[in-house]
Amino acid sequence: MSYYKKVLIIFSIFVTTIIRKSILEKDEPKFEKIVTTDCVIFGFEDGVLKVLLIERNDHPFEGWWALPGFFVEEHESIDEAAQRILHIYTGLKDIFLEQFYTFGSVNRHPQRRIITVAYYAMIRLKQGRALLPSSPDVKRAVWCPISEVPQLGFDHNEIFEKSLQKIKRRLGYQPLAFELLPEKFTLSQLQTVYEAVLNKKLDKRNFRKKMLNYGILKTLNEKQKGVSFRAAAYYKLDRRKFNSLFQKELSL
Amino acid sequence: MSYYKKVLIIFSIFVTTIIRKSILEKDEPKFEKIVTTDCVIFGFEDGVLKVLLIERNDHPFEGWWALPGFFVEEHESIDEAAQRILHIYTGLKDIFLEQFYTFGSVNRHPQRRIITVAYYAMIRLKQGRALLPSSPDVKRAVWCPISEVPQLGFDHNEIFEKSLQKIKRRLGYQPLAFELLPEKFTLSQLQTVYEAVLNKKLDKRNFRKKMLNYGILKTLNEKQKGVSFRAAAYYKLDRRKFNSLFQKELSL
DNA sequence: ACAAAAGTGTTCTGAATACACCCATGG
DNA sequence: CCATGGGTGTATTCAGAACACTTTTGT
Repeated sequence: MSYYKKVLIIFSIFVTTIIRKSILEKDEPKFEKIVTTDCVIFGFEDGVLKVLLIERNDHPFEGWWALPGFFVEEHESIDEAAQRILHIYTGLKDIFLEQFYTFGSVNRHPQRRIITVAYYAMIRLKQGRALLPSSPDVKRAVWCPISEVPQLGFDHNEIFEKSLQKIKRRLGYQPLAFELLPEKFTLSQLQTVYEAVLNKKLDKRNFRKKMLNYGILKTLNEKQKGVSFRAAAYYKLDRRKFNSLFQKELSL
Repeated sequence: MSYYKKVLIIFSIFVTTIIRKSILEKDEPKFEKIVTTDCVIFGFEDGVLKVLLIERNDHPFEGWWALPGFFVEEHESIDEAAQRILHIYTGLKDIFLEQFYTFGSVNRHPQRRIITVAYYAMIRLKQGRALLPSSPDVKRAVWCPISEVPQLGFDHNEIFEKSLQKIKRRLGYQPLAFELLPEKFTLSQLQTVYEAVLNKKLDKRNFRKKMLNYGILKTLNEKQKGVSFRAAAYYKLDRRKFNSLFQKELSL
């Protein structure tokens, strides 16, 4: 048998394998790199509601600000992917996180068709905790006051606006502001959160009346210290009562 | 040059092309067949709220009942895909349609990873309009009373339940029941829709007071005919006033 | 006349709003 | 003693809930 003939036979086998594989791959679409989740992560600091933004270090939109997001991997649910993103950027786990909308315009991503499932999250900001981007795609991450959000990459401004609308409405029928505060907090702090989210002043007496009437706050025998005015009482959330009142609705 | 050598050279070119193509394809994920939309289509008939179900004619879940749904194509937005599904099954266009949740558990589809963006829709049922499945995947389509929904394929029972919760809540702050009724309707019909969605009896006087107070109904100088009891007045929705009152909220 | 649904008002309660002054603390 | 935010009560308004009888129409 000639040398070329042998090579040809081996080659044929190789080619057949490749063709078979390419046909199989056509029949079996790959999930990877089609769906992302983007997270609008809210935090509360210095009396201002802030959102976590990242500066992109990769195409497309290199150098632009954007919401943190990654591809959903094949082995994880979308919720898990969102929790993963939160962990990467904040180091926190088991965070308050809710899916609120899926964005799927044809041209929302400049390179190819990608749809994104958007979540909002609320976390307790620890003073001094640095936000270190644990991803090479990212130059840095910052907490940006919601009134100062710049132009963002992709359709992320639209996503951010929609998340704001959603939490505003949500706050109307369900007190979820506790997620932004430390374990113990004063009623004034709570009110400041509400005012930051709703973007309007509230009446102190009415606010306190309403909150205390829910019956979901426990008064602590502890007061502020070191303030140059009357010390405020600390409260904490009574999770049991909160759940029995509102948990059913969380799924709605 | 030998025959085998010539063939080998041609073969080499062929192989190189295939390999290059397969590498390119790896770099460029295909959007197709990864994302579906499922629609919970509500209709109102004989005083009962109904949902459109299809009997599947294809694997997986052949012979099972399910919600109508298809893959999102690369060239269309998710909203457009949902409108397309509605058109296929009902022959209607520009329908009231809202995205409400995206379901993405890893194993929700038995064969491979598929996520689905779920919508609910409300349509006016025309008496006698046949629902002809325009798709070979489907044996038949029926309007099923929401209290008699059987076990469905995939996670469609979960999707259906969530859609019900959503429209119940929505009805609380926004009258969207008109979408289910004909152009002109009586207040009793409207009340029946509310009772069907909320699954509870409402007080007639309070209901009428509330609806008329919205100021979004126009009284018509026309009454029911051929009924063996006092004829009811017909009303129609004042779209202009409805929009100015509620349209802003639709996007929330 | 009767069956069947249309149409109509008042009362009560609870929640949201508006509004102004004294209290406690640190400097 | 003063600056600063903490803490408190009452009156009003509005929406939602409860509740029963008369009217109209076809048979």
